[in-house]
Amino acid sequence: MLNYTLRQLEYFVAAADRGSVARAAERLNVSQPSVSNAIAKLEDQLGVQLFIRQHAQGVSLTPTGRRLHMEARDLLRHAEDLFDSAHSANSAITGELSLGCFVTLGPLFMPALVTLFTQHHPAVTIRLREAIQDDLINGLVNGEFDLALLYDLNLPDAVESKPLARFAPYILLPEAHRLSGAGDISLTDIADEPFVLLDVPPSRGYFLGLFEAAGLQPNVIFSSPSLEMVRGLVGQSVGYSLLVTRPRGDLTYDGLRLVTRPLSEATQESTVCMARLAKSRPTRLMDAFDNFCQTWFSEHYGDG
Amino acid sequence: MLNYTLRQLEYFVAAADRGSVARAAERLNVSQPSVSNAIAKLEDQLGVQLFIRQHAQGVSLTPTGRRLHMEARDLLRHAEDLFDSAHSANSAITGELSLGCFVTLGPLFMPALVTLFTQHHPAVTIRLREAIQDDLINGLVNGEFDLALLYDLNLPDAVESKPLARFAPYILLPEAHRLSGAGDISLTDIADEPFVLLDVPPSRGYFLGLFEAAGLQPNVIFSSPSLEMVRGLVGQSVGYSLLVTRPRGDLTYDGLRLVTRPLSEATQESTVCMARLAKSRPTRLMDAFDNFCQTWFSEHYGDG
DNA sequence: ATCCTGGATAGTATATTCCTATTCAATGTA
DNA sequence: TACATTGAATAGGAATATACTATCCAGGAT
Repeated sequence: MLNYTLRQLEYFVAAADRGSVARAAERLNVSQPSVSNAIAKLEDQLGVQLFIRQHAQGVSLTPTGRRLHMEARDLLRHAEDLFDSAHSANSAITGELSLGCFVTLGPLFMPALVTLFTQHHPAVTIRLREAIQDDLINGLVNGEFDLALLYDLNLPDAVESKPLARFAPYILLPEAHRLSGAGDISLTDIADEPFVLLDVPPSRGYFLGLFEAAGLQPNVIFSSPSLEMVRGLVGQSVGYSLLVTRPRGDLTYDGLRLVTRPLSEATQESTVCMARLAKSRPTRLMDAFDNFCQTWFSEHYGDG
Repeated sequence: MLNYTLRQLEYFVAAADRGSVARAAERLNVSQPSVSNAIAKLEDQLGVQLFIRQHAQGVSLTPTGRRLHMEARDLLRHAEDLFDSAHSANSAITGELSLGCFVTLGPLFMPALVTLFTQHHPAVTIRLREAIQDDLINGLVNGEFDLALLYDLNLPDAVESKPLARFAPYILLPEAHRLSGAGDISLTDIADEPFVLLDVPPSRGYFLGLFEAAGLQPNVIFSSPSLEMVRGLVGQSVGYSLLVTRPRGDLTYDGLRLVTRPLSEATQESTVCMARLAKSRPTRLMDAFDNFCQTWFSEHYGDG
């Protein structure tokens, strides 16, 4: 248990720098006895003599004091660094941002967001991890993530979220599918066909809920937690799929062409949002990224 | 002006290490509210949130807190290093000893003293500087030296000295001098001959004082602040000299042989002593060197 | 001798830190 | 659903540390 204080060190260094207790006190805007006292205590607690008191002409360092003077200056610098680093986490847009992201949203949005943001704020490093909803929420709650990009589904009260964009679900078909030329497609039209389910919470429940709401039972022939696996299977005409996340390209990894069609049913849209721990105080960096995402999404997905 | 304390940092780190305020308190032998309070203040003063309070299961770090945890541990280690370094200046025989030494005494005693002492205490480094009496005293007073080896002449009250050995003055003659075969020599026998004076304070005054006490006036033909210069001149038969410091060899630098003869007058002996600043508190290293010199001198020059 | 400079000390008010006791929110369990 | 348990936060009060003003004291300067 350390028994001396940074304050004592500050006063000691100030006095050593100026060779005078009174001058140090003046500089520090405290009274002369305060400095005198602090130094006396420090000498006592460290068990060494730091100064030789030269009556009427200030103080001069003992050899031991001279060595300690250097070390104390170092330590104070170190302490200020820590303070700055803590403080700048809150006052400047620098430092590290720990970000979580729902798996399917990751490759679609994060490359652009991260690249643009760090272009505006080069002093920022972003640590990104993809995870499923539950892990994202846990990550927020236990402090693994500062922020998380996820769907506004089943969020507990502990996390607070701001919507960024809304996305309507759509039907994904192989190019050769009989309905690939249709305008929009009703769930009833297709419910009997083999369905490839994107099986990752909370999406799974959301998709199945859409069928349920229409009084239908999907014919799940395959399920995978990987979006690209689902697209690949649809490309191979294993079945159709129902998705929200919409990659720009229409090719699967193995080069087959896909077609998307809107649902004719008026369905509940999915909301992508930025979440953070409700009770935690956001850093300025967090706010900055939050705002940045807000504008980026409104520019690119302004009307849902 | 730093507004957080090492104590706060200690409590914070302890709590972060254990993921629990209560456990930290237990470990630190303080009450739980003390730790809680310290952390709350630290968060306030640094302006960041360090912990997420997980009700009924301790606390977990925010990403910012995690970064600060590392830095705080570093800083505490640094602070302990400083404490150790200060403390060990007083509790272990390590560190640096700043030593002053009267010019003529240097080559005679210091090589052996320094070598032997650092053999016993390998962790010690000795910084040695030779100077004349006034500079030694100033050096002690203004903190340049921890200790000084010098003659017990004209010492102000500010420095405290312990005698190490007494040396009687002697006459130095060239080998070919008419009195080189004599048993002892009176100042009266030789006062008219040319005298080579070792001209360095306080020796100068001491030597001249010896003549004065005998009611004699020396015939100073040459004076030099260098002992070897004086010996060389005497070797060349420029004159005789009166000295206290007694090198072992009887050859000058240029290879001429010298002879020493005791004074027949009962004279005041010169005392070599170890001096330090009276009001300063000695470190253990200083004490150790002091004692070491005490025994070394009593072994080698036990009877004066 | 006398004044001036500059650190130490005395006495006191205020802030901080600590303690114990209690409260409060969340968890896990009958 | 109630109830004990866990673990942090808060309240209130005692002890400690830190700050201040006023004064003292030793050593240089005049």
